[in-house]
Amino acid sequence: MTTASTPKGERRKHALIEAAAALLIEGGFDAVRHRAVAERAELPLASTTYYFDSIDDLIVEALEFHGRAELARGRAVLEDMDACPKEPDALVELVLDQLLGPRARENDAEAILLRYERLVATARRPYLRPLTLELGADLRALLMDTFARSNATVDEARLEQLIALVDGAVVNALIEVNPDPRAAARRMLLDALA
Amino acid sequence: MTTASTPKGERRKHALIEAAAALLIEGGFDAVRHRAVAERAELPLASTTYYFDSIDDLIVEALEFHGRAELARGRAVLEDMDACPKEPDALVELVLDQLLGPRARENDAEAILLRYERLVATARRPYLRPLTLELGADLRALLMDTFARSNATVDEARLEQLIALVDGAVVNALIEVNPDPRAAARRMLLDALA
Amino acid sequence: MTTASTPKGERRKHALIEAAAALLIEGGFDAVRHRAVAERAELPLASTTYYFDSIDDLIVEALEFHGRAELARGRAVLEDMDACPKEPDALVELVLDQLLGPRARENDAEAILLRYERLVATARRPYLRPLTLELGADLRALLMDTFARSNATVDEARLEQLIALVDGAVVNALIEVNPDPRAAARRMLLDALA
Amino acid sequence: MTTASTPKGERRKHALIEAAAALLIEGGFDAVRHRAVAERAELPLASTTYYFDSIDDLIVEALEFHGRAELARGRAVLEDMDACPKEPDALVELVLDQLLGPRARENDAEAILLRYERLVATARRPYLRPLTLELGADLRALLMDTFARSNATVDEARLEQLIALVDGAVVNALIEVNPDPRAAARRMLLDALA
DNA sequence: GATGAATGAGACTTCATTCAT
DNA sequence: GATGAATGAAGTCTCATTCAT
Repeated sequence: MTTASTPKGERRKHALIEAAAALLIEGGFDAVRHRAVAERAELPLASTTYYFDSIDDLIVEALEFHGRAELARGRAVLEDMDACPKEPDALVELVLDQLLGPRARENDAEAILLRYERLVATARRPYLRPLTLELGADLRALLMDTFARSNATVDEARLEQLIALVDGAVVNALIEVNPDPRAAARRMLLDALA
Repeated sequence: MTTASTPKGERRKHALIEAAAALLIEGGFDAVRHRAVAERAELPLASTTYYFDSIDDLIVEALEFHGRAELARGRAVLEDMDACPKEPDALVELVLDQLLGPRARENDAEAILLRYERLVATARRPYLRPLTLELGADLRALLMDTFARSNATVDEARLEQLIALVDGAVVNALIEVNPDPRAAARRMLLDALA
Repeated sequence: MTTASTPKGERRKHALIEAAAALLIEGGFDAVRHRAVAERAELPLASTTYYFDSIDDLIVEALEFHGRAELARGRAVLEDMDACPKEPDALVELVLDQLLGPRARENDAEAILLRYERLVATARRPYLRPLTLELGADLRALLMDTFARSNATVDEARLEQLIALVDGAVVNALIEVNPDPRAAARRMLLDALA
Repeated sequence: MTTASTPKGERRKHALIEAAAALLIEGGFDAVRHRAVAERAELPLASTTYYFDSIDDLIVEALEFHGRAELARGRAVLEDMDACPKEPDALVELVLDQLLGPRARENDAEAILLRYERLVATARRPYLRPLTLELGADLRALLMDTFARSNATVDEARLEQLIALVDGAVVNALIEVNPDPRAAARRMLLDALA
């Protein structure tokens, strides 16, 4: 293992992960290069190969960091509520927060994109599968919890349907000139939950 | 000019496009390199820059070739039918043929993947947008035709919903160990059309 | 010989030469490429190798065309005059017209540059020597004529001195941000002829 | 960082600069290629891009190295003298040493050429301007010093005149079959200083 | 005579990774 | 433990020139 165990090592490794995640959001997988990550983290170039076995390893960790952070944000939105919304409109916004990230509220297509790039990339990169499956499971658990608290009757099949609706809407919205994937997904969900 | 005009030139250019499309299917965007395309087409390396202004130009043409071929195959399936299916089961298979390609019948995840890679890639590569929008419009027209012939009442909003359902199901199925995206999409469609 | 002898051939060859000369002025030696010349002349790419043995051959002919045209312009200025200037100021302008080209009057550094690029390039390219020597001799003859008509006593050595003064001034002026080589040369000449 | 900081790194970087300078002298700007420089320095090809941001950057550094070395040689000639020459003949040789380099004594046109190639090249390559202006200023300072020590009364305008005389003579001498630019410049200077 | 087609050679540059210190 | 230095492999692209038609 080349993994650091000192507090300082942990801190630097994390700085690299955050830098990689930022690059991932801004430029996709192709933007994650040793040099770019090191420069963004203001750390030496070689630190990127010192703390990570390969560039793919770094990408995986950055994706995990980003994915868990999004999940945490989604969960936080839920926990911060006094009572769970019972009317469709508010429930839909909550579910969108959890599926696309609360940051997607201000129509930030970039913030949404990475989830779909990860999903599609996993098809060709088996080493992404464990992470993508786990994040998917966690997301589903969160959504189930959300629906339960909102007194909405949603079983697993229904959940998959709602997720498919959102993901399909987003993937098709992403190609527009001024994409508003959240609006597209909202329409689908409102219709389905009506 | 870098465009071929003689029959032989056309043939060579097309050989390069086919080679690039094959690489696209097998290895995604990253697999399309001048060298790889030329070797696969058994043509000189420089022919790739002679017939195409840039590697991105070649990718676009390969994507267009693949997309139109898929569309043609989907349309062919429709035209080859004596009568359009009226029962949901058969109609669903037909729609899946058109959305995922008839080749996807034998659970060939690779053949399905490229459509989603193209969709997601378009978000970061504006030069793909015209093609992706056009292929999307053609696909929608084909599906509308199909539903009409099957006496199914499907307006535009409903069509978008069905497409989202399929695309979302596929994108989420693609990450499994033994992915069967067509089965996942089938389930969604059957449920929705029931 | 691949030289054309038909009128049409002559015309096309000349169009290529003019195109090459224009590129030479605009971008220097490096700007003269087969493709660039052909496109500028609106002629087929292969016509550049058909009418010229090599790119260097084309450059030589373009330089000759440009050099002779400049000389002709310089001579024309002289011939167009009713009487030759006797006062230094006007004489200097006339000499500058002949050494730098009348077009250099409006401080067009680009129009002046090519003469010096040719001079310096000749040091490394022996095939340019005959042309450069010949153009130099013609220029000197023209200047001698000019001084004679102006009743200025200028022998060969004195002429070389005046030419050196101008060329040296220009070469050193060319590197400024807003070069005004003609002004620099004018100063030198006025001083020397005073 | 692409800049070397260790002694060994400095040494390698310098070896590349020297190799590039040698190529510059032997073959001009066009001779400076990554491959040629690396081979001449007996270093790996990639070292040329490791130590320099671009080939132009390498050219600039090589020109600077060469220009400063010439200046240093010119200054050394001055400092090595017991007393500064008072008679024109010796003074002219000294000035020629400083303008053309002492190596130009043995009629080595190649050693002189680069200064004029740099001057003329600067007209089309703005990134050379800072260097060319600086070397020009240093050269003028050195010449002023030289004239002062020789008790010759030379103000700025007069200095420019003498420089122009030399540079113009050289540029016109360079095109001869057996060029002797130093002799041509000498004649001009002797005449002017007489 | 003309030219569209074609290509070998080589240019510049990027990058993941290795390794000595 | 850390990292500056280094490089082999490979990428994209340009271009003068050849040649079959």
